[in-house]
Amino acid sequence: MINSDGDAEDADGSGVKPNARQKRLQMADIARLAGVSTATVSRALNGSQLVNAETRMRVVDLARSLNYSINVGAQNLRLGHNRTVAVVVPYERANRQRVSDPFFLSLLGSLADALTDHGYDMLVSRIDAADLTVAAQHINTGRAVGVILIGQWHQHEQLNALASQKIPLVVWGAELPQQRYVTVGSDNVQGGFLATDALLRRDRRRLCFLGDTSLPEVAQRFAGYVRAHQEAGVRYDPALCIPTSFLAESGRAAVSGLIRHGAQIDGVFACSDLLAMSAISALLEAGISVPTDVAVIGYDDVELAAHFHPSISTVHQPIEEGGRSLVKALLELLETGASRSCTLPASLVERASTHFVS
Amino acid sequence: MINSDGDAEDADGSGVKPNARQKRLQMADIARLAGVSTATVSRALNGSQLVNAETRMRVVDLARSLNYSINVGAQNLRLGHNRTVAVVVPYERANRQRVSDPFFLSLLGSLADALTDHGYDMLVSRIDAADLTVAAQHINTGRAVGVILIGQWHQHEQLNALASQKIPLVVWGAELPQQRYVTVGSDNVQGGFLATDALLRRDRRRLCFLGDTSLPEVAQRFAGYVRAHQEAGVRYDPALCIPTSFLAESGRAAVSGLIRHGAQIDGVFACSDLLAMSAISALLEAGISVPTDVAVIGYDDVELAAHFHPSISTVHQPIEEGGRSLVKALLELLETGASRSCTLPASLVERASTHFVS
DNA sequence: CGCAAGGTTGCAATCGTTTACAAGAAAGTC
DNA sequence: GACTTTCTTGTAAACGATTGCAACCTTGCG
Repeated sequence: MINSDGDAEDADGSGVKPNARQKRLQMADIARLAGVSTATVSRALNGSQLVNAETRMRVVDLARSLNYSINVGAQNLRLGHNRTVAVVVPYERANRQRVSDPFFLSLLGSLADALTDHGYDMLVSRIDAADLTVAAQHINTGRAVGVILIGQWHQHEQLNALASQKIPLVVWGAELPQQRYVTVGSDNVQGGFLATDALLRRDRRRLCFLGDTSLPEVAQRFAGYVRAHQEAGVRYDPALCIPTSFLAESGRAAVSGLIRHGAQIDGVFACSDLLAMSAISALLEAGISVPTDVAVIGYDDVELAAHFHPSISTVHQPIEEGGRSLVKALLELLETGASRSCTLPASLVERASTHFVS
Repeated sequence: MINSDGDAEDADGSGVKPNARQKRLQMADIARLAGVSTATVSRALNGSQLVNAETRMRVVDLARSLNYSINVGAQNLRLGHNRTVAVVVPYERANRQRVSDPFFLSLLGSLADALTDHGYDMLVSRIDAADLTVAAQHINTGRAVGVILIGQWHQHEQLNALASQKIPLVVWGAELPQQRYVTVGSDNVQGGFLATDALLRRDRRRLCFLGDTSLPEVAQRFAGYVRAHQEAGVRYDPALCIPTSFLAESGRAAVSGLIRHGAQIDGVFACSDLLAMSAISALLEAGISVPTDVAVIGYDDVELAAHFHPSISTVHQPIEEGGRSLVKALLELLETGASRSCTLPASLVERASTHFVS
């Protein structure tokens, strides 16, 4: 369908030969055509006051008409910096955890927006959570000037180590004691509290908690869950708190397990909307109605939450603002060498899964 | 050896930059420390046979122990190529269409995997669909060697124009006549046929079609819808084919509209799972049961489809394979200057939204 | 001892920009 | 006319890597 010049060499698929001798236009060409030196072209294109206005216009017009664009690689090399940020998404190899959670993917989208707004490029890569040092390579090789890491998972120590190496690093996740890296995240304790409190207020007393509390963010949500119980003077039942990964499968499994063992529950707090959805599915399949028999609340407020049936009550995490804050923190870190972690407010969104809307 | 600057002149006491200049290790440092020239270091690190085995090992060990990594920018400049692919996600400004559709986000994830496997970096950017020429900038500036575009939307002509400029470009979408660019996509006609046929086989006769047929992929799915009707000897009702964007809101609106106007339907074919979910929501809210009264089938087979309630029958698009194929096509384009469009098979996944599972 | 062959290494040019510095021209000042 | 000042431009040295070429050091051989 499409072709250019022949000259096919071997097809070993392991590297790209610079075969397409499509000689790209460069500054020297513009200089020659405009009858000036490359220095003048460079200055003209950068709008320097050091070139005569008339010359500048001539050069700029010429460049534009030839559709010339500067080679950023060379420019970066000369300038000694670049405008690329690496966004890394760790995955747990053991879990075979692909980036499938809609929340993280949305965050990726909002980062793309925020970085673009600041004139930065976004380099995305997925790395094995067990070895985050790969992330440092992006900095050490000069490919990127900073790193944004989506999801801290279990890697607190590794992250501290990275930060100690002066890698400009901002992480989406929970703020922890003894933390040497910068985090941006929503207020998980408050979020956990709001969710649990909403259930307790509706006179639910036996609340199942779904989430893996070995993860910092989930641990904080659980702290909110506990505090809400305390403030309401209700005892919570540890048997109802089930360690659950962020995979949909495990939410379903946890709830089915509870039902099979005859556990009495009247509410579920799931640590992600994905979990909430699969929990609701499991409940409905078992003939248990939502929210009449069991009220369910999720976390994240992904787009689908509003379109599920029943629509899902959830704790809203400000995704757009999250992306912007991550970028802002990173830029501050780059400019001043320091930045403060920040916690965004979480808010409750009540929909049909916790109460009837007639 | 710790303080390397020794007699470095740093004569530029010109301005007091607030930014402490953290000098990164470079090849010259390794060379000095190893007592050889940078040429030897370069050759050693590249495993050239032109250096003595003992020297090579010494240099490599030194580099590793100092945690040195090469500056890719300089390397790329010298070598005249790089290993970065730009992945662009067009958005329709008019729609305020953010990348929220889970299918596209998943595709992004699988691209990340496939590119990493081939040793390529992935540069992600979102651009206004109305002006795709920005995508060409990634090539013209030398930032990336190729472009993968997710979603062809309405930009057939623009894409042809880009391809004519010799931009190495591969697009996820439908194969069209007069197409000068390379596409990878699933077999939308077959997919549309399978979905519709599944509904017709269950004796559904008045099938609502949800999708915007001005989009090439959707148009092909619609062609499958029409053909399935023809082969079954059933006439379809154009009044039941509602133009619908990929936003969840519009699926809900379309279905509510039909119901309000008293349209008789017993099946829905939605062009994405997101639409299917919001359609189901709208049906259930109106007291119409799924699948008893109305069977619903979606498209994409995103992860959540299996966890919705009822679980959603859908047409599976091979996301992982899609990512791999896109990358394969692009690499072929880069190596040989040509590549063929490819169509992946679509398959039917029947779940609860089209029939009872007792 | 002279010379060729083979193995290692360094010199210096190069990739495409930016920018300090010098140089030339035009204009103003005394 | 000699000098300074102000504009405008070009020369050349970076940025951090790669690599053709030449030089050096061993050996081996006649």
